[in-house]
Amino acid sequence: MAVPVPAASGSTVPEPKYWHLRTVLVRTIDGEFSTGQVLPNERELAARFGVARATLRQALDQLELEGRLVRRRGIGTLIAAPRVGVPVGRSDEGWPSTSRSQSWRSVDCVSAPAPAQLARSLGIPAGETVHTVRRLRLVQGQIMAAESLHVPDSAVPRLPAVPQLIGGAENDRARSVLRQLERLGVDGESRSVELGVAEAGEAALLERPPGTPVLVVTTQYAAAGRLVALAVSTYRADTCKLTFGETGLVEVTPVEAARTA
Amino acid sequence: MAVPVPAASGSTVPEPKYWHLRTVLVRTIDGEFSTGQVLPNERELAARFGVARATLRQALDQLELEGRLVRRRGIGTLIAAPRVGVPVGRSDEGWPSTSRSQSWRSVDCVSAPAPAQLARSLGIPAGETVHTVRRLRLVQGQIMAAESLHVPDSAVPRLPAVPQLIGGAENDRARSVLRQLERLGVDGESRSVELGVAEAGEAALLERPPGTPVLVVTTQYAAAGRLVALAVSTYRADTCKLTFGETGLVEVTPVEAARTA
DNA sequence: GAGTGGTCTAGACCACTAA
DNA sequence: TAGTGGTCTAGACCACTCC
Repeated sequence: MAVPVPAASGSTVPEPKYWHLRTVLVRTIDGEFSTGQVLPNERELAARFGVARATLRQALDQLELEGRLVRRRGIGTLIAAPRVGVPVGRSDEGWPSTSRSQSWRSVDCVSAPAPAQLARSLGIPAGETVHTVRRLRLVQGQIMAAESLHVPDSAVPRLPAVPQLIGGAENDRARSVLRQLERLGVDGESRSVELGVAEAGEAALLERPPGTPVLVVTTQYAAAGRLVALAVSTYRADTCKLTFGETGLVEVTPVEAARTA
Repeated sequence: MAVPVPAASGSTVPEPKYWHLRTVLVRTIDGEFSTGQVLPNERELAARFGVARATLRQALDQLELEGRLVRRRGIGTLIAAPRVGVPVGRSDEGWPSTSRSQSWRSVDCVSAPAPAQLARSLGIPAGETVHTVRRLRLVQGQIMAAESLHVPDSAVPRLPAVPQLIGGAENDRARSVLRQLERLGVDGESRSVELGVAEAGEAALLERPPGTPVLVVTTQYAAAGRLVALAVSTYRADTCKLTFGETGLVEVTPVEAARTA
């Protein structure tokens, strides 16, 4: 598969072994492996390259962060599929036009007083009731993101009274909130993207271990110049490429093309 | 600062030590530390929590990825400043209206035949000349991103001939390309965001070590329905929060508010 | 039970910074 | 020169998957 790693350059600011290893592995997997193939196991790779297993793992960590590898406990290390382009933006998100899109799955909905920080973010008095809908975004049948959508009670006055949490009614409740929001006629959004790690709750929803890197998308929705909802979506950073704006202007661009050029 | 870590829950799927440690550290630094303060050194922290240094470092790695900590060799581990919101979008990027904005600094400009992958991304025949402008984005005096802007020669026919790389002329060359692009009247953009790591070249420009996590923003610019430029920008994931859309709809939203709520 | 990746340890040496 | 984070090692045990 590959030759042993020669010692790092050695003289001036020696390149770390793990970084050199990563470079060698990139070349190898780009050249000799294809999606879904499994690499030799870590102990063998480490031996082959003449490094400790921890050092090899440091290199694999990098490649996993780049979305090139997937590691599965008890199985092995596989070549990852290219990242999936996920449209982000009102018309693409299946919301407010909820009914049309099949790509979201509601998980639950709770109505509770807003903690201080959330209240501040929503521009409402602390303690006002906020409806929080949690849902999952599916793309090609895969869970790609978990979202918490916070809607102040004052923004959806026509929402039916809480049905006292009858089992299984949470999904209806979620739908109800979304419907009311849709009715409002959202006419503006402001959005931010940053890197984060999945906490326990999100991680469970995403079916990933805690600490999984995610792209955190925070969206403010406005209606009639007023903030009516705040969505915090955590997208799996390993498998997602977020896309914005005029959809499909020309074609999808493989990032690596331009970065290595 | 904090008490020793009790053993992980122990019975069902024990929580990893490093993850529990991270939780404890988050509480501690949110409660007892403020921006710029230095934490006790790693050996002492490890001893205090009764773990190996490597385990402690695993926890610190997470916090650094989240942008909560900054580690400086020879100095120590500091509490990071909150991430800076960086507007992404044509009007905010100082381009094409280059002259007005001071937030970009041109680095160099090379004109060369397009490698296969880049040519494909630009929708031009392989080998056609492409002008590549490299520049840095500065926010509050800090280097936040490195960008490679690729413009096919055919898109800017009025570009003056190459001045044979007279020393120091590269900056003029870059300006010239940007000016021609501005002249074209860009009227559409398509954009994607994904997680990556800084390669050697980018890392040097960003003044960070290789492997630094970055948000890779790929932008396609169109004029008259035709793709005229491709920009690949790598933003420092530790210090940047990318913002999109109708700028400043209501106010900036601290993400943590809503995520932990 | 055999094989995989995930976690953790105790130690070593290096590169960088500051006094 | 002393102290910091960065790298690397050799080993151990665990949780998970599959046969």
